[in-house]
Amino acid sequence: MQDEHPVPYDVSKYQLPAVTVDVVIFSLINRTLHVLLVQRKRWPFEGRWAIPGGFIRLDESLEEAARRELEEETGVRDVYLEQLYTFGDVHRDPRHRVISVAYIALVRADVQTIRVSDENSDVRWFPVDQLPTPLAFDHDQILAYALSRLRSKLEYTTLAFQLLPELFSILELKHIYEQILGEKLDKGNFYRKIKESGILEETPYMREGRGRPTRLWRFRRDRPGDKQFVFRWREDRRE
Amino acid sequence: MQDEHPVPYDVSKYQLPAVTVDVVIFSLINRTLHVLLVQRKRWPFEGRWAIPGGFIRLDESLEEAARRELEEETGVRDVYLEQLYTFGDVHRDPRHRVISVAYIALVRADVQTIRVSDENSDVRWFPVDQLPTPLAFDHDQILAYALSRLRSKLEYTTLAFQLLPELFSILELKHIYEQILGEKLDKGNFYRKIKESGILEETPYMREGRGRPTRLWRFRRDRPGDKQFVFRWREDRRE
DNA sequence: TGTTTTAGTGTATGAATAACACTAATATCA
DNA sequence: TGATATTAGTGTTATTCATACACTAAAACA
Repeated sequence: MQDEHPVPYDVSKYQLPAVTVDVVIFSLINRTLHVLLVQRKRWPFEGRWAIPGGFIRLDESLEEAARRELEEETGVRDVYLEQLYTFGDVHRDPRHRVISVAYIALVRADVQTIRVSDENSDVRWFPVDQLPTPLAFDHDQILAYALSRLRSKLEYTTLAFQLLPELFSILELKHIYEQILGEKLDKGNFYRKIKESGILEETPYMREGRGRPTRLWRFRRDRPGDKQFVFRWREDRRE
Repeated sequence: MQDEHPVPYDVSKYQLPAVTVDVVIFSLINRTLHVLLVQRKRWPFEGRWAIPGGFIRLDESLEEAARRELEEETGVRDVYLEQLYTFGDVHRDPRHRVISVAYIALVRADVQTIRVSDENSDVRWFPVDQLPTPLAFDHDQILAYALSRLRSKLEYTTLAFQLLPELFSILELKHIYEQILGEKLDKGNFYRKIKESGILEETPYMREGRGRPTRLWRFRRDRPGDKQFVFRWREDRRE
């Protein structure tokens, strides 16, 4: 469209690719980063696990389609959602030409509505380091890219809060960072940075456990306006 | 598609969106960052300038489509090309549903084959700070996003070399950084960082000018293997 | 010859980072 | 009831890094 090309008022005259939206859904379950996959029932890739997704409708935007898919799979609304990349190799689907716009979603761990995994279900959460590879289509590639994006983005964004309940301790937050980044962080340095950043708000609540009770914090939603919605854990090591 | 949805072997039964690939083409012309735009000849947005693009064919991947567009507009092959984002709002094209996969391209300044701008041409280079706004469709938004991506990516990538000839001086390289970032950089610090990074290779060549002759360098293509193809000018200030 | 112009180097200061030792408050167990 | 384990949280220091800016170098030009 757009430019020097003829305008196809009658779209049906042209050969069009199909467009799907696939959503890589992450959550923290039992303190471990998981991803939601669905098992295919028919050819091609029958029996293999795949990233949930579906065709886009003409009356919804890409993001609306992604939210719809997400809600159909998890029953969850109002989550963090971000476009990842568009995959469009000619033969990624053996049936016909399919272009897939991939999204990443982060679902809070405390949300009850998530359907629990059941051994016999065709929809299941998998820990990100125990994936049922190979996945269907080019979904190994999509998932790997989603993980790498998640990691690099975590380093400068408050994205981790999407995975936490309203109230949490600083060490819980640190634990999420460790889960996503896949490495240990220094406790002292983490405390110092997160406090200096001013993105947390202290609450009067404590939680008791085995050792010393811990203070609970909440994410500061009344950001001071100009300040950015960004907490940089450290300078990003990129690919 | 993929999953629980029926498989449309007969694609024509379904209402499908059209998919285009739009390419934001940057180049350095007269030491200033420019972008290539085409002027529309018909409704909608007749007379307005737009980012070049066109429909995707069923037998080419997204990137192949982007390269084809690029070559059609500039006659240039083998350039830096990167997927930017996919724009899919329902009414971004008033005619029918069009999803656009946007790419960024960087074209070297010394490439002769680029057609020169001509006042009467419907294809023209514009300095990025003198754009003929408003552009057609949602192209203002796409272009703004492309610029912001270019800037933030420049800060950790050797992307600037895409805009330079084989041999260049360090101060020329600094000038490109300044053009893209839109700010002045410190000469001494730039020299120090670029040299420490080891991405440049000294050549015996010098170039004479008004003052002291300058040494010419080339980009090091025989990277030491493990080392990354990344030069981080400084830590990235992101949106 | 000395002034202008562009190229390139050196260095002092303060800020950010990383490593790690320390103190604090609770439960548990002998 | 006191010692020990356990989790929470703070302080300190050495080093690396960024910034600003002053300096030297080599040519042309007047």
